[in-house]
Amino acid sequence: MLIPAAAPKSVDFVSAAVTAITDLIRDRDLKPGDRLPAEATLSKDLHVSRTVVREALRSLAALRLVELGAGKRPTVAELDDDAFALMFQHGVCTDQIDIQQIYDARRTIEARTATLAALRRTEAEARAIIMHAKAMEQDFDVPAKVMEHDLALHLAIARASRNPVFALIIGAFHGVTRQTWPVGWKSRSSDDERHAMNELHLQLAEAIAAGDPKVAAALMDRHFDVSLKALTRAGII
Amino acid sequence: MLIPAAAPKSVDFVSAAVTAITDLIRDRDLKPGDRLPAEATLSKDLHVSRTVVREALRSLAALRLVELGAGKRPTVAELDDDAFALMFQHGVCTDQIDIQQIYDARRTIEARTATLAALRRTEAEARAIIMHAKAMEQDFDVPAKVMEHDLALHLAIARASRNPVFALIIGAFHGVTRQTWPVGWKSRSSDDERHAMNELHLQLAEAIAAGDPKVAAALMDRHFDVSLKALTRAGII
DNA sequence: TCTAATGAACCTGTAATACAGGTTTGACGG
DNA sequence: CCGTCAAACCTGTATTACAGGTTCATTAGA
Repeated sequence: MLIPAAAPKSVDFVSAAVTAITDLIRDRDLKPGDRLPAEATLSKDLHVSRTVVREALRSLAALRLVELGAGKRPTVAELDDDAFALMFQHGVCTDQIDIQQIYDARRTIEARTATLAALRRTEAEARAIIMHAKAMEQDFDVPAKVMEHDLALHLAIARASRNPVFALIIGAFHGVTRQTWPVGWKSRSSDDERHAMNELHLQLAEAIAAGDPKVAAALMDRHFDVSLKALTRAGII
Repeated sequence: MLIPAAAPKSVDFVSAAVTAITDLIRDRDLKPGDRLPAEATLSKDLHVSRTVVREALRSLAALRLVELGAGKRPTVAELDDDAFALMFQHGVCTDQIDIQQIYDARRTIEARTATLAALRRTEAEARAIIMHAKAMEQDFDVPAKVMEHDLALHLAIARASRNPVFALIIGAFHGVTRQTWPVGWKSRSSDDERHAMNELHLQLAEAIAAGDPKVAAALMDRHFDVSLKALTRAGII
C-alpha cells in the first residue's frame, strides 16, 4: 500500500517541489550520501524555475533531509538533531513551551535511555560515559566544560540505548538546556552541592557500566529531581 | 547571559541570514502571529540579496518557525508537528530508524501522557477522548476511519497531558504510524481481536476520564504490547 | 457618525539571466 | 597503473521583471 509522504496541499510551486523531491528519495530508495539530481535537472523535470527548486532544496536542507554544498550535487543527509533543536528553542523563545515541560519530557525519556543503556551499552560506550562523568569533576572550575561533559554524557547514554529516536530527541533538547544549565549551576547553594551533582552523574555512569538498569533509572530520576529543584529555586520555572 | 541561538558557522550567506532572523525573533521577543520585516527590508538590513533572504525564510518556514504567504509579510509561526513528522519519515525511509524503535519511543512517552492526562484532563478533553474510542468501534468497517480516530485519540491524550513537547512528538510519530497502522490492522487474526483492540482503547479512555493514572498507564502499556505483537506477526519488525 | 467601497502602495511568488567560484571527471602524460 | 590537469558541471549569489495577493487609508454613501 502506497502512502503519500506529505500532504498534497501544494498550492505553491515550492511545496510541490518539496513533495516531489521527497517522493523521489523514497521512490528511488536513496540512502544517506546518495546524490540527488542537479538543480537544473530537477528544474527541467519538475517544470519549474531553478529559483523554486533551490527554495525547495533549502527547505529540505533546513530539515536535514538533504545536504547542500557549493559545487556539489545535493545529497541525502543523515539524521541530525540540529533542526529539532531549533524548533524547541523557537518554542521556548515564543512562550509556547516552558522549561519545566522540557525537563519533564527529558525525565520521562531519560529514565528509559538509562534503563536501555544499562542493558545494551558496549564496553567502549560504558568507558566513554564514565569518562564524561569523571571529566565533570576534573573540570569543576570551568562551568562551560562541566556543562559540555554533562550534555555529552546524557547524549552518550541516549546513543547507548540503541534507539536513534531517543538520541535525536535528547540531542534536540540540548539546545535549550545550554541556555538553562548555567542558571542551574549558579543556583546551587554551595560547591558541595555541585560536587554532589557530579557524584550523582558518576554513580549513574557506573550503574550503566555495571549493567544495572533499575539502579540506573532510579539514579537518572533522582538526577532530575535535584536539577528541577535547583531550577525552581533559581526561579526560572 | 546571552546565548547565541545557533552555531556561528555561517560559511554561506543563507545560514547567516537564518541566524540573523531567528536572533531577530528572539531579540524583539516576537510571538506567534507577529509580523517580520518584509523581504526587501531584511535584504537591505542584512546586506544580502532578496534571493538569500527568501531562501533563509523558506528554511525557517520548513522548520515551521515562520509562516509565509503570497502578499503577506512573513509571520512568526506556532509550533507544529508537520516538520517533525517529515524528519521521522525520512529517518524511516532511509533505514536510519526502524518501526520498532519508533514504537518503543511511543510506548515510553505515551505511558507518561496517559498518566498525566488522567491527572490533568479537563472534562471536555475526557469526553473527546472517549468519543474517539467509541468512534473506533462505530466505524469498525472503515479501517481508514478507525485509524484516524486511533491517532486522534492518542494525540488528544498527549494534549491532555498539558505538555506540548509530548503532543509534538506524538504528533510527529503519526506520519510514520499512518504507514504501518494498516499493516497492524490486517495482521490481526480475526475481527474479535480487532474488537478487543478497540475495547482496550475504550478502557484506556475511561481510565483517563476517571482520573486513574496508574490504570491508564498500565492500559497504555498493554496497548503497545498487543500492537507490537501484531506488527511482529506481520513481519514488519 | 459610521460603514462600505475602492484604489494605491506594499509585498510575495515565480522566472530568467549572469557570473564567480567550488567539484567532478575524464583524458592525457609519465 | 598512477598522478596531473583542464574542461565540464554545478552551486551560491545578485539583479531585474512582472503577475497577483494583501493591507490600509481615503472616500463615497447611508
